[in-house]
Amino acid sequence: MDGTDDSLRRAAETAEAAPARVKVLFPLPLFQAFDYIAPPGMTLAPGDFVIAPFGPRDALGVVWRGEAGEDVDPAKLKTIAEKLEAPPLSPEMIGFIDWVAAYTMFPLGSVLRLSMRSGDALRPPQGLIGYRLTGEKPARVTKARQAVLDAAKAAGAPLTAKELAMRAGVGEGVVRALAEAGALSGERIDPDPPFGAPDPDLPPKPLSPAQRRAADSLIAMVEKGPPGPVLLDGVTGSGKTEVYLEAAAAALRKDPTAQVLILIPEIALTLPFLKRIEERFGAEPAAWHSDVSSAGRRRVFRRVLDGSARLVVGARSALFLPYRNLQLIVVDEEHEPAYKQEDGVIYQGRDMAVARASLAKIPIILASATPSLETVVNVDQGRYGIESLPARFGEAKMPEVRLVDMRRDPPEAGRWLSPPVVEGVDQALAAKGQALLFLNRRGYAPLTICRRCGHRMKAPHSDTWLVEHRFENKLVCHHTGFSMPKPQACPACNAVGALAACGPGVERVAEETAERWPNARRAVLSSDTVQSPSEMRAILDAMRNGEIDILIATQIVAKGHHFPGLTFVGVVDADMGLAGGDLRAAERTFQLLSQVAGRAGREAKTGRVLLQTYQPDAPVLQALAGGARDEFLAAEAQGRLELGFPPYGRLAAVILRARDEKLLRECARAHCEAAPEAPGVDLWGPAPAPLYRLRGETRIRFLLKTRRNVDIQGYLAAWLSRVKLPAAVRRVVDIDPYTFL
DNA sequence: AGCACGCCGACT
DNA sequence: GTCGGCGTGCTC
Repeated sequence: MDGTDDSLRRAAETAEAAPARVKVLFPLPLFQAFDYIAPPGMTLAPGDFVIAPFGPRDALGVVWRGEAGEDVDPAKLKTIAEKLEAPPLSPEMIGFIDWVAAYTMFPLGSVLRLSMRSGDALRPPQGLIGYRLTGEKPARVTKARQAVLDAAKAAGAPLTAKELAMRAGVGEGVVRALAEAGALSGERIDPDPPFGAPDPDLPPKPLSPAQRRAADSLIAMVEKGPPGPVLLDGVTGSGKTEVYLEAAAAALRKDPTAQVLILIPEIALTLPFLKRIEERFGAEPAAWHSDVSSAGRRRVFRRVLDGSARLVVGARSALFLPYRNLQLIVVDEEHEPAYKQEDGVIYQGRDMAVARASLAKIPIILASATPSLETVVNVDQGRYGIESLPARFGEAKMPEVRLVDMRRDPPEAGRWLSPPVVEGVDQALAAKGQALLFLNRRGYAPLTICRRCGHRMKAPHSDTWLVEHRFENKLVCHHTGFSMPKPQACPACNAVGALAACGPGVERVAEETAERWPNARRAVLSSDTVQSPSEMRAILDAMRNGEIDILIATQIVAKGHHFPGLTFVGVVDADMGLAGGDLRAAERTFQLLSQVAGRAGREAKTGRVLLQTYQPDAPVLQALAGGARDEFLAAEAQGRLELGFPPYGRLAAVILRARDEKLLRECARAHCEAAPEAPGVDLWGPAPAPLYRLRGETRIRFLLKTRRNVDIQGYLAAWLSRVKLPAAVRRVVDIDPYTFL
């Protein structure tokens, strides 16, 4: 053997001896991935799921990209324990998680955790046994046994004893007895059956010419590749869903492994909605929302990861499922504030979806009847495309919207419905139509005040008012969940019987309605008066079927429902939401009222809407009454431009919270002193955060406004790194905050 | 997020 | 004297 061979062999040995290092990220609130040694013979690539020793225990993590550097003491390095069989996270997914962490400034591991909610899903239970026919005839065939044999034959695939017994309508014992007799054989089955493949070539519902045009244009976008996000803009009832389902069909048809995601706010994700999608594609979509059981979540997670779930319909967190080959995203009701996640990792689901589509270079469709100002501005500036569905499908017409000036037409003392609204209800009832009275305020009265000393009833350790709930005779805090029986005497001055209910809540309007229309069939719909989703559905069904004459409701009625007999809507307090310093208050009021107005007259009958207001000159109400959406948005946009607010500038909030108020104040002062001066950056605060005291903690907030071209994350990183944060103070950053009050 | 380590109150 | 409360800090 010559020296060259020897040195080659030595080099090979050295290479073998120098163990490969990889980075592993854990789904824990940690900002970085950790370095590990890959054991000999184990090949690891970014995205692989691994088990690794972490501190005193073993943890599930993901091999992350990036070189394991020299900065970690080699003596500390541990060895990866195991590589799981599951398919890896896609490079696209890893890039998206990195991007979201950088944008939101939350720990990378926390963002990974959004994608690993069903972490145990990677190791499904192994013990599940399914039964199939052996073809052997059992010695005795009873009626029950025959039913099981028939069910097994009909099923084709092996089923668990429980499922088989249920389908045959017998006990599980019959199944086991047949297995013992040799007529059925047991085998291990996967507990997570795959989702049926959606068939894009089933015939869609008939489309109107306007729908056809919009659908063809979206299909062309899906086939050619994306020019950028597209807004699908159509009034309530114009048939947006059918249009974007055609785009989904095109994406599924184009690539046999393509996955499509339809995001929709939780409350709009109803069974009928899922049924519509199932009818279009002949297969149940993978549904992802808070009501899905943990077994259901595991099934969706695994089938999205292995690529077999090709059509996913879900609430905002479905954006973080581990797609193999995501090819189209639809964000329905894109204007909904429900897309903003407010606890844990704070993010705007719609914005993250747009970012993801851009990173992955896939098309995205934003659908809405009342698009957000951000989206409208993006369309105006040419960054987003637009498809419009101007007409309502069929014969239904937009309702007539009028304002009631409460200064000129006030209700009687102690009443909340003005004469024009009372008349509107009377007319609707006389014409055998239905009426909706809308008030976005739960409970009986939003404020309880002592007539003698002026004391306002507040929740303990909190600044929130207690709302009277007369049905339960309780005072309730809607933020902390605190509740107490309504006291007889004022806790401040001990005056008996002096506590007075101020302002209307939905229960108080219900009381007035009962007095005015005692013979009408009435129902109240608010999250307090219905105990379960099924109860809510029962009320909505009764309304739809014309079994209710007057429905008194909060915003839970405002979206996604169709009441063919509804001809009159009275909005009790259209000013709500206009007061206060909330940037989006006017916009939200417009959207909410447009949705409510859209309830009336969706069929051939024309609806009437009356908005009770004390500020009939407010642009938002003027625009609503005139149906002038574009004018309203233009005025709002101008106002935001002048103030440098989004979408013309950037906003971020920094919230500090602690139990120790003094420590918190000191910490806030330290933040103030550490804030660097920079051009185009305004820093406001410290101010009491929304819900200053919550669950025994005090909260302080800074608000940062920068010009659009400023790297707001960069500024925040520089600023916050200069403050030593005491362990007892928690700090979160909220990029693009929505709540200001 | 876990989990250990550490420093102060009421118990066998 | 110890058992155990949860504040603080670390995990390759």
